Amino acid sequence: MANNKKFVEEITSREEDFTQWYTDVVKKAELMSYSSVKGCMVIKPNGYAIWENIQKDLDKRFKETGVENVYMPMFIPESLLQKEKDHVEGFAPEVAWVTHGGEEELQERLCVRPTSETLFCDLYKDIIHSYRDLPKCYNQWCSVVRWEKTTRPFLRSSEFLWQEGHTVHATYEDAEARTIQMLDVYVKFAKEVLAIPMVKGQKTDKEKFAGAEATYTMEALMPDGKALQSGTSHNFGDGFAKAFGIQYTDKNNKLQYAYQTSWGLSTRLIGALIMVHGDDAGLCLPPKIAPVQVCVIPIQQKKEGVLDKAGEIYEELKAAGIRASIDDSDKSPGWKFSEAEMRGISLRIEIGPKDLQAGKCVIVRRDNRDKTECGLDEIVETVNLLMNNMQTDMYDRAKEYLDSHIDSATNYGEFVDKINKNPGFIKGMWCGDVACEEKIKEETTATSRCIPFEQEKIADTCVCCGKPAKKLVYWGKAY
RNA sequence: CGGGAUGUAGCGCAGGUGGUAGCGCGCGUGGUUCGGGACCACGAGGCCGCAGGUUCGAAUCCUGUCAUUCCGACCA
Repeated sequence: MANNKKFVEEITSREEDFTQWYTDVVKKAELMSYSSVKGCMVIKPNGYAIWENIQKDLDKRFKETGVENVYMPMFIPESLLQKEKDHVEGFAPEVAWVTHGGEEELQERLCVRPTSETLFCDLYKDIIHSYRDLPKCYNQWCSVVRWEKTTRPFLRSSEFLWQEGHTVHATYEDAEARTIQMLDVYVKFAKEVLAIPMVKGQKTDKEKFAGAEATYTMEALMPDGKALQSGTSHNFGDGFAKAFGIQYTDKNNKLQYAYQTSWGLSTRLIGALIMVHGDDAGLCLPPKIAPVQVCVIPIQQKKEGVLDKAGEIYEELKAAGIRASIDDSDKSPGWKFSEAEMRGISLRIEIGPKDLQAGKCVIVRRDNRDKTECGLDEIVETVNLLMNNMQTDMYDRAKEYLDSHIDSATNYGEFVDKINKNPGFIKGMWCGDVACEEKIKEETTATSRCIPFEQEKIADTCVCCGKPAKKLVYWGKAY
């Protein structure tokens, strides 16, 4: 980023062609490869390890809020899927169907879950009877299938990995609180671990989840100015409960419908990581999420003592709980540097005969290529310090980018002009009418991303139609 | 699902006026190298996406199909 010199020819520069850059990085960093099934991808070790780190950290955060993990079947009978009207309508066009078991045609076809609301509801109706059974907070880590027309690695694939939390509560207020709570867990996680700043808010009715009463979202901004919906949390009210008959007896011995939420976040976040932090050298990962945090690279490794010392450093790092690797292949140092950078390894330690003599090594940060000389007896603490700095610097840079790409418009002419010229979010007042959303989408391809929690009044009238405005909306082009 | 592009060795590509396949990187072995993708020598690897058709003969021409990719509509 700081250094414009290009070491790797195989990666198209971001400026030249951003989408090509993305594809190149995904391939060169060995995050995934294409499979023989349309729209499905193989997530390779370097990519899957990112997901595992996401899971590990998030799962802990979920459990701290009282969530328990379960596993639901991957098949949903057609009749079950159809119980909630809006929900089916939303998902029907993109579900995959199983029609045969072995040679025999099934009496009722099964859909491969595109999401599991219906299965959870089917379970909850049987296990919830009393207010004492509430709340129920279940989550599952699984894959879901949505038959997408066009696919892109991590951003949109026919099958993808995610987690889906499904909770049941006694009251609307409890459900609402849980919905917001989980969105906050997401945003905090994105900030602290992924170093990605998010804009959070509520989806408009047009953009909300099929079957939800309210959908909350966190939206990240990509370097090409497009928004990426990165995690959503839904308040279902009692809509699903009524469709599925989820009822409990309250303290007054009265039968009540339960209130529900669901919230999900997917491997799409890996796409966000790639785009937000990557550069022309490849992937750049915040230390907290990087599968390999430090790679030890011996220089002139056949020289006396070099490989031994490199090995010692590697062991020392591992012993200190740092995710480390060592590249003792017989490639040239330059090759190893580039390889480590493409794969997003946060720090690399160069150790050669010169260093050995001086009793030091060189530590290089992936994000800005800053070099630090470090005594051989203070490697672990220096590494930890550099990783901490890098983590916060990466967030700060991303935050600065986000902040500087939020513009505002008060009339339609200005809005259209800015949405086309200035990549990013445009703040604009909105009257609340779907017609304005549709017009804007048709004429500019931009959509309402969210109604931010932090409302301001930048004008009295709708940016589209000029009628009295009700809400401030973040608009943008989206992935 | 509409429009464009591309499928030839692991990867990137050439060959396209029909005559049975080539280059670079990578890979294997040996050696010299090593602080930003080093070099030499030898070697292995492809019935040209798949299925039909035209032809004495198809990577090449025709039809279909599948996949990837880009641009739209749909979505995490």
